[in-house]
Amino acid sequence: MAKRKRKYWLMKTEPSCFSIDDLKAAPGGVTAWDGVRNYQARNLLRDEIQAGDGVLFYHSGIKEPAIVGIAEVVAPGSPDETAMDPHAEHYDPKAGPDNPIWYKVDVAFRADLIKPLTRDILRRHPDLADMAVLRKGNRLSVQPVTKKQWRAVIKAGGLRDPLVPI
DNA sequence: GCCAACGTTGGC
DNA sequence: GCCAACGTTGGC
Repeated sequence: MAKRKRKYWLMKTEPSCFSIDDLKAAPGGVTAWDGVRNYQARNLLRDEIQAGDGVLFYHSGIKEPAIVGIAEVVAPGSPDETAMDPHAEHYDPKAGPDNPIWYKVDVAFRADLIKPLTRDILRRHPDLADMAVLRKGNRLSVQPVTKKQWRAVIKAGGLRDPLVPI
């Protein structure tokens, strides 16, 4: 079987809900990226995202939204059981063991950016100005990123003490 | 299957 | 706090 090429993603989160510091503080620096309730993002989580893929960690819904760090996918898509829990915030009564509907992946903290990349910085960077996250009205919480964009983010932001080679 | 109404996201 | 953009819902 041919080896799959590593892919790259940007994942959005409101830091008041789950921040990169929360990820860092999680056991092993790993968390389940669950609670996503959008079909387009679900399809990526279920079908496209694989262990080893790179993740740009983006803080939204704050005064200065920015890419703040790097994570790595460590487990591919699996059913998001929070959808089946009536007490969970994103409970979906239509989801069940035979029909999970929603999926999650596991991501692990890798590094903070030395310099968070704000939208202003991204817009002014020749390789980053066309990122999906900058497009008006884009609400997709998981979105693809090109290898060129991935490298440009790391170069422009700089990694603080990466735990493993990126 | 259409489409208006509604709720949510998220930058500004 | 405002509002544009988008996805979902539900009446018809």
